[in-house]
Amino acid sequence: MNYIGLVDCNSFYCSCERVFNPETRGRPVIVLSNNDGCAIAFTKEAKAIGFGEMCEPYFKMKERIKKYNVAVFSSNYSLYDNMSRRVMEVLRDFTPRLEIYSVDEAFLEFNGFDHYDLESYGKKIRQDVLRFTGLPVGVGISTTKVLSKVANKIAKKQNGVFFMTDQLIDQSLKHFPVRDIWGIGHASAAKLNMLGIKTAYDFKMYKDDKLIQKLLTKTGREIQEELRGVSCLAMENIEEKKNTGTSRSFGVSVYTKKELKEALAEFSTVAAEKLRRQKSVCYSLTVFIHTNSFKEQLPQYYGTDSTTFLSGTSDTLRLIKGSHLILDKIFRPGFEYKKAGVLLNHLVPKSQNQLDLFQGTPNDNEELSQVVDLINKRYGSHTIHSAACGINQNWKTIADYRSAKFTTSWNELLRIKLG
DNA sequence: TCTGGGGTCCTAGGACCC
DNA sequence: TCTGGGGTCCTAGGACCC
Repeated sequence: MNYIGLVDCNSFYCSCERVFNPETRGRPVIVLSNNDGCAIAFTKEAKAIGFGEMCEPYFKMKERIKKYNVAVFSSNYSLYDNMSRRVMEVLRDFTPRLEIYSVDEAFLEFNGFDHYDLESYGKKIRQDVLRFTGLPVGVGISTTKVLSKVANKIAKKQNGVFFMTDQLIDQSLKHFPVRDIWGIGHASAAKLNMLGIKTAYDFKMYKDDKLIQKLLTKTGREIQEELRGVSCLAMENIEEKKNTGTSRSFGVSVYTKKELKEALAEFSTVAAEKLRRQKSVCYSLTVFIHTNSFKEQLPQYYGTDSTTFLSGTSDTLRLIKGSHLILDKIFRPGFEYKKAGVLLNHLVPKSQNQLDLFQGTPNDNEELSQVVDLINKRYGSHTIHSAACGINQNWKTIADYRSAKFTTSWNELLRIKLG
């Protein structure tokens, strides 16, 4: 029998903060999105007192936060990325095949593990991750990805581990709302409800496959098969992304082209670094700028355009230049801009880059990029950067409650007072 | 006053080809 | 007046996920 495990960190961002802020243990914790705009992560203590609505604006929560003595943090992605890497390292010891699905969860393949007691195995995984990283996780094990996701959700309501054997599947699915199935969102759940399908078990047993195909497309049919124990979603290696990009809301409203140019230079720089890290090049660059859609009384504008390159590139300076050319086309004066972004599409591994027939050699400043990456890695990001990114960056994202980069910066190590 | 960011996959429909 | 059939590629938009 082939089994698949899903390990998922509990309230990942909050738990990371707790590891280094022990005084927050037992207290409700909330982590805010970029720009301290809204809440994106909650501990169970926070959920228990009524928080937990994804992306609820922070300013609407302030009073209740004070009342309940909630610990609030701005998001600290360098900390979370590093903690994520630690968790995955521990998990690698438990399986020959690991699929890192997101920053806080991974699928583990357990083919040929029949002679193992998988329930105890799951407990051991949980123990080890906690011991080596300080982070609590849930472990769900079953025969397909969708079923292991179900098992994982059930595990979190129990003691953190659930091995959903064949005999337990139907009984579990009968108590599992169809909306909670991985891949069934708001719209699909509504359609299924119309057919009288309320639970995962109803969905599994629903006979008219063609109607499901029509309503939920291939994706929905595959989920249905997976519920029946037929594996449709293979283990994958998703190391290389197919698209990437960087976008941000501004800390303040932005009116001038000059500031937008700075921001786009900064976003291009970050996006190009992501590209080089995964050893890819891009063939297309999209830029967008837009106003604050929540301020309905103000005139709204959404500008976007793209450009393509004859040969793939990951050169920061080329991308900055490209983003500025696009901005020249889409910028309209007189608007209050709140957000902008740079998207890189059509990514290809650098080794497969098609060179420009008329250019001969690639026109990327490759050595320059390499040296800049090395220096920034050693002395901290942004040690060297293009002057186009600006000096003051007044538009910069707000992060008033950011914790230290405890694990990735020598200057910000945890300090412990003795005595 | 204050409302995130980064991804994936699928399908329909247009453009184009012979 | 009468206007085919089969195919590919690309893109926009919807749905979903963490």
